Amino acid sequence: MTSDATKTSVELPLDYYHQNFCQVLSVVQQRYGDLLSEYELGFLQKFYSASKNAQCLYVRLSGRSKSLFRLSKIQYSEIPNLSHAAIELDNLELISLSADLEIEEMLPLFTKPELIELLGISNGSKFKRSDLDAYILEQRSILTLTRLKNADTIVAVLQEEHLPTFRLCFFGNLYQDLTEFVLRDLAVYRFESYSLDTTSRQFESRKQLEQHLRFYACSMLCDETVAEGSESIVALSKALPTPLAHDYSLIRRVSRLRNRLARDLERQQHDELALNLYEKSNYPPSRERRARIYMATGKIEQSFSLCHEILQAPVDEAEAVFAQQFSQRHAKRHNKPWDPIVTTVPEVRHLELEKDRSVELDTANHLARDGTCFYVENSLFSSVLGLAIWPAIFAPVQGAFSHPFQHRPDDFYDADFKARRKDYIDDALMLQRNEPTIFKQKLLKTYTTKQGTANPLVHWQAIDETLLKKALEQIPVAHWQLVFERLLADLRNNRNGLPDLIYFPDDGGYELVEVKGPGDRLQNNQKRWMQFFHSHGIPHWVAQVSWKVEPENV
DNA sequence: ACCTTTCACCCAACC
DNA sequence: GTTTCACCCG
DNA sequence: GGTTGGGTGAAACGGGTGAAA
Ligand SMILES: [Mn+2]
Ligand SMILES: [Mn+2]
Repeated sequence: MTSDATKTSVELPLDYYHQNFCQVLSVVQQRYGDLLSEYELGFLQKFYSASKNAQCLYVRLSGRSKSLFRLSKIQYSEIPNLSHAAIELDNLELISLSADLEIEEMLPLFTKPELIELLGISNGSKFKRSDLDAYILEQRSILTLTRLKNADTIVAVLQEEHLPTFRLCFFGNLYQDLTEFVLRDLAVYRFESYSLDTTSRQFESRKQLEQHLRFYACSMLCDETVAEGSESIVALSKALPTPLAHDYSLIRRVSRLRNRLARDLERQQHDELALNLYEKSNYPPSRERRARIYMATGKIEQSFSLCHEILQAPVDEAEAVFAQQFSQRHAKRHNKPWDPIVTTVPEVRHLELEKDRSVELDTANHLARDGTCFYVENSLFSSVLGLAIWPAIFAPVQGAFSHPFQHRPDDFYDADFKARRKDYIDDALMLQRNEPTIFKQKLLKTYTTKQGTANPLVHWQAIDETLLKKALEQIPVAHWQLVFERLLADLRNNRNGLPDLIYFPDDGGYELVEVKGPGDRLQNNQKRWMQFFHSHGIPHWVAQVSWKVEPENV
């Protein structure tokens, strides 16, 4: 096996997690020191005043999902004198070795056999774990708590509540954590070595920082709140932060959460409450949902006028398509005048295939009899664009890069992403028009040298050199450029919906094929791409697959 | 790139 | 004994 | 039968381990 070589090729230092943790603290202290609360600053003081050994223990424990541990069960080979370190942390009040705990908190720290032994529960092994816990709690015995406490020293990690603040400041989000460091160092993730913008900050005030923290708190409550019913949902919606006017990313996420909550109010038949909430959201599909609710509840005029409003200033193409089609469909029923728009239906070819793997792969296999076929979905055009405009993606634009673990520049989905990198992008596109051969060489070179490096447009696992070469050879430059323009016009919404397959017939040329199995149909984003292909003469069709019936019927 | 994204698949209601 | 799952790890 | 809306689930680093069933 060669795995031995790959395993040992990257060796992390013994204290890797401590280094990473300190790196985060130090960057945050430097960049955001003025926004930290006295408690967070106090935490830094305490942490730094501990010995390295004790710091390591704290980092280890704070990185785990629970906050309570049994001292005897904690073991890290690189931390000697564990109980010594624990006492040191206890003195600093970074952990507590004498926390006042309830039985409920203690029980999960012991295994089933341990509980049976310690509490002397006869035939306890017949219980399911959850029933055993319930049984012990039911007893309400004073002895239980003391027996458990005597069994082991319990470690309660303190001051952990500050860590999300540090993570948020460092990463700009709460879904990334210290494993980013490890995965990068193990070369599981590769990041471009872009230059960090140290002049601008994502958070300019304590207020803004707390708005983001509050948003995460709300969004974590979302699931259980929805289950509780309409009052809780409305209460949560009122607890949402009001983002600053320029904080577009938070505005968007708060709007999305509003949409989510409003959708659940709809499900619970609270149309009025849902409408109120949708009105406070400026992100699709809030207006679509409102138009649907109006129509469904007989407020015909309001529905039509909202559709009109959407068409005056659609937030995105999907919203416009909805307003047009929804109005068109309902205009007939309500005798309203409406200019119909003729939509073209893509060519459909019917195929009857043997079911083997997936409908896409089976179709690709079928087409490969007279050519070459790749299952690319959204990967091909996006990846080629990403390779072509590599320098644009990682250009040192104001506010684009704030930490080394970004899969994309912070402004990637902003409307002015293209404008702010106009020269880079124009250069790349012009090269493709004027010097297509050099363009191809350069692109293939980027493919090789940047292999695996995170780029929001490049799907490394879905492309290979054979595909790239074939595609660059068979797809005309004009077609590439048309697709690139559409992608760049709305990176968020146009990066999906591309056809499943690209087929290169032996006779030359290429065809984009969307595969549909029995019971499947074109999605809206797929229709929009097909409409686009139609109006620009880009070859495309839909493979409508049905399965050959097996001789022995099921 | 997980606070998600994206797609196929499945079911129900409507004409 | 076996499988499954959540968690932790590098 | 053809349309439409809506809901669900999988899969996103890979491997080891202890607890539960
Ligand atoms: Mn597909
Ligand atoms: Mn398909």
